[in-house]
Amino acid sequence: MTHRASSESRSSRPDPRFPAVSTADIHRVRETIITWFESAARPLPWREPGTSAWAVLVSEIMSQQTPVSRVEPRWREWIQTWPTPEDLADAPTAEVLHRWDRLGYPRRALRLQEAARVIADELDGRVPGTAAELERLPGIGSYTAAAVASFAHGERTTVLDTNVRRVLIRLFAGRDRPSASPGRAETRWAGQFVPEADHDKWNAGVMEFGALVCTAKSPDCESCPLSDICAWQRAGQPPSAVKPKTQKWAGTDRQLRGAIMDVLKSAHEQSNGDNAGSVSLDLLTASTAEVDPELLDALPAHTSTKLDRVRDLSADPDRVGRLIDGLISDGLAARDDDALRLPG
DNA sequence: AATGCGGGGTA
DNA sequence: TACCCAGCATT
Repeated sequence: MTHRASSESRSSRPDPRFPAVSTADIHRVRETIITWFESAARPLPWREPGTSAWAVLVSEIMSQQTPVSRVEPRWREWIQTWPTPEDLADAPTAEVLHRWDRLGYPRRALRLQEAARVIADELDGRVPGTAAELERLPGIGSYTAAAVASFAHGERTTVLDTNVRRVLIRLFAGRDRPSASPGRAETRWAGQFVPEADHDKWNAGVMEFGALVCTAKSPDCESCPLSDICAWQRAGQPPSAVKPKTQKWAGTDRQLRGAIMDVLKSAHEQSNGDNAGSVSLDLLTASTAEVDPELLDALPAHTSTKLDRVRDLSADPDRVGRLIDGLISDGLAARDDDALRLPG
């Protein structure tokens, strides 16, 4: 039998990364954030009373790694088009990807439809009510599960997104930035701030505070109602020692994948009943000189422009072909004889 | 723990 | 150009 360490190891071994916080400071921060939130929150549509759990879930998926300002119009269109999990479950995947538009990470749209199908087919159309159950759905991780459970179902969870982590780390650890990803210790530490009542106001409020005041790049410390207890402020706002690895874009596979998807979405947009909205693989992969002019002429001008973009990005048919295989493998595209289209 | 995955806004 | 944005899944 394994009695690991001593019996008090769970609760309070000091962890230098997450210092102890006094009860007074915990209450002060709770009240300050919730009061600030009630007067300064952005009027986001999914926060309005009566928003369904499904609509909240859609907003959270769309907001993963995507600024809220870009999410709002897409969210409105999605909720209008597919108000329930059943509606999205029944939709053609091509339509789902097309309406995802340019939000980025289109695999999120695929996972969301998969989740909708699980909810519709196995859960009687009900969005799971606890974070633990939500986390079993595709595309839903610890953040999204906690957020939906707190905002839509009233479960007292600890919501830890990049904003919350930054706010708490600055206030009480005196560091500029949190680590790359939150661990158990950090989640437990952050959990002490979540009040029993108004947990949703705390969770949404501290997130909003990080988005509007305690921002990553140029925090508005002048107007911060917590600057008097902020450890990072007290230490002189020291920058992080290590700079984050920033991803390249120009010239990468990601850019080219996006350009190929753009061609498929354009073809889908132009398509109608007797037109599948597909694009010849030769047009995508053959070098310019070998392209059949008739195929090119048959293409709508809009799609042809997108195709030019792909060629500008890569003149290497093998590379384009490899990325196409990847898209098909990921479920973002489908082979249609010798053509490619959005998946049905 | 590291990597891949989109796309656009901002300084 | 570099950084950032309500992360997740895979290795």
